[in-house]
Amino acid sequence: MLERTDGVVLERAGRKRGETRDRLLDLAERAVLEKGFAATSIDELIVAAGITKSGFFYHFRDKGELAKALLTRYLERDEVILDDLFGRAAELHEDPLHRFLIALKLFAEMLADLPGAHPGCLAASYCYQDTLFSQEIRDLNAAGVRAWRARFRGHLAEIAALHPPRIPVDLDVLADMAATLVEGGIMVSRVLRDGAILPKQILAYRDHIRLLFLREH
Amino acid sequence: MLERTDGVVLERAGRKRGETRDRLLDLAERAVLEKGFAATSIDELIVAAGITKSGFFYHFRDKGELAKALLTRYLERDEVILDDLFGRAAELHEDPLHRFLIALKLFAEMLADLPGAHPGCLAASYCYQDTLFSQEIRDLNAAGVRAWRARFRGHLAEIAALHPPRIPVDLDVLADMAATLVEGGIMVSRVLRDGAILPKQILAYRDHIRLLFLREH
DNA sequence: CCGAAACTGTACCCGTGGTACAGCGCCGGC
DNA sequence: GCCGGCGCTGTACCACGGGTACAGTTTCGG
Repeated sequence: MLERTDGVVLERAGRKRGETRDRLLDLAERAVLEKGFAATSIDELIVAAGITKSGFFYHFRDKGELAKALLTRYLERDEVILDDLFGRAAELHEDPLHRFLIALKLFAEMLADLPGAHPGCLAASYCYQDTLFSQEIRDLNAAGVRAWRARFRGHLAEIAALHPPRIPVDLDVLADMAATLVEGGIMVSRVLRDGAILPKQILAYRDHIRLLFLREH
Repeated sequence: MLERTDGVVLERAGRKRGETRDRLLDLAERAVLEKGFAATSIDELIVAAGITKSGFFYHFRDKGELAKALLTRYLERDEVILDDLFGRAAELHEDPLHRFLIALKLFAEMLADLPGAHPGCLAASYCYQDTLFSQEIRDLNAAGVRAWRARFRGHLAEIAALHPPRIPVDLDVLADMAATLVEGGIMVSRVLRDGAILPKQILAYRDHIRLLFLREH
């Protein structure tokens, strides 16, 4: 046990590797989504994490390295979530169109079940402060959006091969429409403080896909 | 002419009234869209405007008042642009559905004709830094998004009355879809540095409207 | 020529990012 | 059982930016 000048007693039972670092990332992610990267001070993070400034700079060379670690972790988790979502949808149906429609429904449900509204998207937050970041980080962000496009385009190509669309359609545009509605939906949800808007927009995208590809009546 | 809080009307003297103030707003808008409000320093604005810090605080009580003036001006201009767009579309066709489709085409053309990509949306930028701003500013932002919803909902209600939709549809969701695709489209365009994405998303929205309401084939 | 609008100049406070570097407790491995 | 390195702490210091305070100056219209 160690007592700081302010009287706070710290436990110092040799912390596990990456434990404090992960706590810093968690705290930073919340703060950045709330008020942006520039307005998130190192000081507030170290107070919340119960460490000193030196401790912060032990884990991250500078604020830019924090930004990079934050985005990398965010994009990795994002991939895992979507893999899981489309994986589960694939177990439920054989046809690519119906798999896609199921995945969109599951996605909308997942977003609707969040307590309160969606906290926001790091990629969008970074996008609106992009001159603050290195080219490397901007490239990382672009790669993330392109991964979304590639994923959705893949599903859409399978669908279009089996179900000719009712009107001519550019599959890249249709793939980007997913990312666009998610990003825009998060923004509109946040501004209006209504968490229901985002899942409804996903379902509107689902309707568009149905109208384009589904042959019925 | 300026009306003071006590009602006295002041006349312009020295430099033309609002000239420097407008220049500060122009510079601030560019900077905020590029790197966010928190990262935009008063210092860079006064250097670019060729005035001193005292000059800045003559025009704005603090940075918050700059933020408010910036957003107010932005939302006002936005209204004018959309009024003009839908006004021109109304001159070209009598049917509300075709007017709407024409307006969306004009909108997409306008966005495609911008040199480079769309510079960004202040409302979205503020949204991702919203704890920095006063409740008043957040309310202003929400009112702006609600104005978009009301405008589009009005057109859609007229359309739905004449052209029953092919599938059941929530007009509020369909109205929000416009704002959502614009905000998301700006974000994706920026991240991928491809100004063509935003207008294509508008046209995808147009396709969705056509599939929903247009009876042909 | 007067008064007010639209500034300038100076001085000062605090918070934040960032640098530099010495030291110290704890744990695993030899 | 001791030793090295990991994961920090402590201290000191710098520049910049937001913000406050307030007196003084220029310019222009009436």
